[in-house]
Amino acid sequence: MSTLKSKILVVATDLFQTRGINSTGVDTIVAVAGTTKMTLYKYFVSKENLILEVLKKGHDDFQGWLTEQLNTSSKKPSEKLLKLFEFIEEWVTSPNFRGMGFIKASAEFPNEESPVHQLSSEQSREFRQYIGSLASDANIKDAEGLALQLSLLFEGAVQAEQMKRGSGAMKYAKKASKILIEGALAD
Amino acid sequence: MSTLKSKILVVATDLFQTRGINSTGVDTIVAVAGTTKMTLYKYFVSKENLILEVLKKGHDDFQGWLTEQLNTSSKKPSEKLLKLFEFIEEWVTSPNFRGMGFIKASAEFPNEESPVHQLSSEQSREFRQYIGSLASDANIKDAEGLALQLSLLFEGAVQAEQMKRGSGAMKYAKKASKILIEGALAD
DNA sequence: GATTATATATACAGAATTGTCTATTTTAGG
DNA sequence: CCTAAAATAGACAATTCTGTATATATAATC
Repeated sequence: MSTLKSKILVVATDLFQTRGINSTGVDTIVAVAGTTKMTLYKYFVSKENLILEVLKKGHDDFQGWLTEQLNTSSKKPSEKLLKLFEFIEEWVTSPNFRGMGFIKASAEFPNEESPVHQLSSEQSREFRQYIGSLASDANIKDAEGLALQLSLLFEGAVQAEQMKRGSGAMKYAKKASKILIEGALAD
Repeated sequence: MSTLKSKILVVATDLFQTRGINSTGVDTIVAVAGTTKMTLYKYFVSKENLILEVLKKGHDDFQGWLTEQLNTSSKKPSEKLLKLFEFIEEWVTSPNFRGMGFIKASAEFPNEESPVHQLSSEQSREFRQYIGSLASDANIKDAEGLALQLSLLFEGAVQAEQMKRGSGAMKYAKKASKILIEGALAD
């Protein structure tokens, strides 16, 4: 991938998160990225296309990072599950955390027919499915139910942290996840 | 309050939720409300002012409704707490549910200095405090902690339902809340 | 060094945005 | 009925938005 394209993606990701997607014009993006609109429209056919690529990259980066952390941390499925929120906390409390792309995007594009909304919705589902596979590997009976509960905690905590940095929400989300996971393991 | 002002508030609430705040122009609002811009700007000094009033009304309506439901349903604090998510589910799954104002608003106005963001943040805090007072009345030791956990579940479930109607998230949020509340009561 | 792809600079069309101004019409109250 | 307030109609300024066109400059490649 061209370094300019990559630069535009990085800058757009940051601006979308800190100023909002609809409030960020392509003029601002190219100015901060140190390039021009002609170049942006060479790599992205439209602003919507740029938004979609930003979302994809953000999600892939996060999923890739999380999967690797969990895989290297433990082999035992139930332990992976219990460590899930440890890593999520690390991610959320890191200084360069700016929020979860698909959560904000779905709020800015509420129309279910919008491609941006659809991608957000799909990413949310993918994340839940990943947790579900962890729960399934740990032989939890209602793996999908637990996955949904944990993803609610996750999305709620991210939402809380987006609303107020340093809210400490993750600490309690972690505790809650432990209670829910241990309960499900005992079933 | 003038019926026209009220009508504008109702229409704006709906449009903001279904199309997004920044994507909804005042022209659209007045057209749907069947009035004119002059009238809108007579009652609201600016679009931002309208957004703030929409948020206030939405929050007051919800809080008022929830408080009344809980007060008439039960006198015992611990039972109130346990019924909390029953009513929230009722609210979320009602056909005219369009999402929680402050959740979407905080996503569209991520800048912490924005008045809209600040109001959203405050409303989120108020809601959590209300749950905290219920937990406190039920003699729960770490009432604030439980309140935070329950509000995470709440915000996560609303987020999930905003992303995909009929997700069934509330059903599992309710189960999770029961586990967390009973655990906290036993402490 | 000449050629070719890549990026820049800049202007601009066309639409949409918020907010205002003036003039007219409708509605209510005495 | 007549007056005063409330609402409408519609144009319009000023800005901002996405996306494009054209011409110039910078790199890299043969």
